[in-house]
Amino acid sequence: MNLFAEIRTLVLQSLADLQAEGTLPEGLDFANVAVEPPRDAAHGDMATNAAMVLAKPAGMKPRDIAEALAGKLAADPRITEADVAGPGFLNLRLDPSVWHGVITGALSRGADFGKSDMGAGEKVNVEYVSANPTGPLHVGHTRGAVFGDALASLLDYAGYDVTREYYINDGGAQVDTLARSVYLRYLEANGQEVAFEEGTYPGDYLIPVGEALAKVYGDSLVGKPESEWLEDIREYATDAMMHLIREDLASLGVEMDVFYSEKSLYGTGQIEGALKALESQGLIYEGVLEPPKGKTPEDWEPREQTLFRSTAHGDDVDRPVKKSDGSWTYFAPDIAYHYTKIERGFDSLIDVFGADHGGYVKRMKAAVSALSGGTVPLDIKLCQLVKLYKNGEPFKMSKRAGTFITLRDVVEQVGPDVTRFVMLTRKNDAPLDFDFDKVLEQSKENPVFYVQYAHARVSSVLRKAAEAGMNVEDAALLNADLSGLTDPAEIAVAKKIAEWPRLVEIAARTHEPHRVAFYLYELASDFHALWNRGNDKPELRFFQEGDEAASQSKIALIRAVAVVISAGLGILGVTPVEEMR
RNA sequence: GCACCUGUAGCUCAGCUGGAUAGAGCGCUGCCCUCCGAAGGCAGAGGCCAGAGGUUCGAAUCCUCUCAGGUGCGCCA
Repeated sequence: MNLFAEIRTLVLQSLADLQAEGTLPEGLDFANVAVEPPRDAAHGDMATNAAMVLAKPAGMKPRDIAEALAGKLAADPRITEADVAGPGFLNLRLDPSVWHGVITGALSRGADFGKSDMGAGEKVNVEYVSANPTGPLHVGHTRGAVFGDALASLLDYAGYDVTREYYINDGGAQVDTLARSVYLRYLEANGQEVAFEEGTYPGDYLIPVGEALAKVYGDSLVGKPESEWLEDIREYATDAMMHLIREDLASLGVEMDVFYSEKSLYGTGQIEGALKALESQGLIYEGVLEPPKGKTPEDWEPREQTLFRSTAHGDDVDRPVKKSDGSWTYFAPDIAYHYTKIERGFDSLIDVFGADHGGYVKRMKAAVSALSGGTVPLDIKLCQLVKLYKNGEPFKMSKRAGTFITLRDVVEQVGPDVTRFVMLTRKNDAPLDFDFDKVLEQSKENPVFYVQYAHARVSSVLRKAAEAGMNVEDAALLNADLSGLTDPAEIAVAKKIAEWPRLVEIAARTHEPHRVAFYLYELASDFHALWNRGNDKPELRFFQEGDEAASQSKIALIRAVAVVISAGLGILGVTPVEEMR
C-alpha cells in the first residue's frame, strides 16, 4: 500500500516498454530510479529522476528520455500530468481519485495501513538496555530503553521477525561488589553499624534487599567469611536487582522477549567454543600490545596476553580476551554471547549502547563479522546523553545529595507516554535536552502535546457528529463519496497520509524511529492547518450541519489522520488520547 | 597521538540509500475566533549548511584534509 512504490513500478514498466520499442537500449540498471515526493508542492505530486539517472548509460539526453517516459506515463489513468522540468526531472500530477484511494486504504486497513513486508520475516535481534544488575535504571538507560523498544516495534511493523533482548551482565566483578554491598545492608538489618567504603554501592535501594536476607538467613551469616556467603548473596541480590529493573521497564511499557544471562555462558564451554571458532580462523594469538600513543597509562607494562585479531575485520588494534591471570576479559563472554545470537539463527543483529560505549563498536562488529563469516550484519546504535533541566535550569544529578534521577522518577513525574515521545524527538546520536516542565507544557512547542491534540480534535469531531446522529464507524465512512474532497488543504492532508507507508520503510531501513515522531508532527501540522481553514471557509469544516454526504467524506479524511497517528504512536509506544485534559 | 560521534536561521533541531529555490519550533514583526477545542492557524524577516579541495548532469548529504565540541583508547563491565 505504498503509493510511491506503486508509481515507481509504473515508471519501471514504462521504461521496459520503451526498451521493447527500441526507444531505450537494453541492459540498463534501474536500481537508482527513484519516485519521491517533490520538495516543492508546486512541482506536482511526485517526481522521478529516471531520465537523469539513465541518460549516461543510455547515451541519450535526459530530456529526450523524460519526454518519451512522460508520453507513456500519461496513458495511465492515475496520472493527469507528466511534465519535464529542470535538468530532466519528470514531475507527475495524480488524479484526485488516487488520494481518495489513500483515505479508503487507511480506513479499511486501520492500524495495518503502513505495514510493510520489507522485512520479509527476516529474524532480527534487538539488544537494548542491558544495564548492569546492580541497581535501578537511571535516565541514561531510559533513552536506550525507549529507543530500542521503538526500533523493535518499527521493525516489527516493517515485516521483520523481531526479538527484544536484554543481556544481563551478571558474570563480572560488579555483581561481587553488589553482593558485598548487600551483605553490609544485611549486617545493618541485624543491628550492626556499617560503613560503605570505596568500591561498594551505598544506594538506599539495597536496604530492603538486606532486610529480606535477614529474614531468610536470620543472623547466621553474620561474622562469617566472605567465601561462605558471597555466592548465595550474589545470586539473591542479582535476582532482586533484575526484579527491580523489570519493574522499571514495565513502568515504561517495555517488555523484553529474552533476558540472556552472561553467567549462563560460564562453565558450559560456550566461551571456549566461541574463541575456538575464532582460533580456527587464525584470529587468536598470544602477543603484546603497543601502549596507546599520546596518553600512556602510568602503570603501563608490556605483557603477553591472549588476543583477538580484530584488526583483520576492521578494528584499529587487536583486543585482549584473557587477562594476565588467565581469566576472561569482559570481551570474551560478549563474543560468546553474540555467537549465540548467530547460532540462534538471527539474520541480523542490532545493539543499542550508550554513547560512552562507542569504543566497543569496532571490536564487536569485528567479532560478529568473523564468527558469522560476514553473513550476519551487526548495527550498533549509540544513544547520546540526556541532559536534564527543570524550568530551563540544568538539573544536576548527584548520588550523594540524593538528587540522582532514576527512570522511575521520570516516569512518575511525567508519565510513560510523554517520556517515550520526548526521548524520540532527537536522533539517537544527538544529545537530548529533557526539561521536566517543558515536556508537560500544552503548546505547539511541545510535540507530544501537538500530536495528541490533533488526535483529540478528530475524536472531538467524531463525538459531535455521532451526537448529531451520524454513523461514524469506519465501515460506514468507507462508503462515503470522497469526490467532493478537492480543496488543496484537504488534498495536502491526504498526500501526507500517503507518505506514511513510505516513511515506515525509510525509518526501518535506517533504524531511526525518531523519523516516525517527526512525521507525526508534520501530519498533525497539516491537520491543524486544515482545521483552521474552516474559520475562513465554513465549507471546509468537517461536520457539515444538514449535509451528511459532505460530512461523511470530510470525516473519513480526518478519521484516516487519526488512524495513522494512532499507528505511529503505537510504534513509539505512546497511547493516543481521545481528549485533552 | 588514534578512533567514533557532532557542527545547518539569534536559540533548539529535522533534512528521504546524492535531486530542483535548504525546512520546522522558539524568539521577532503583522494578521485570523458570531464559527467543529485559538491548547490552534496565516503571512513576513532571518542561511557562506564550520572551512578548503575532490567525485558528477547535480553535494548539507559521498571522499580527502583542516578547524571546533563531545565520547572513548591493555588485567572496569
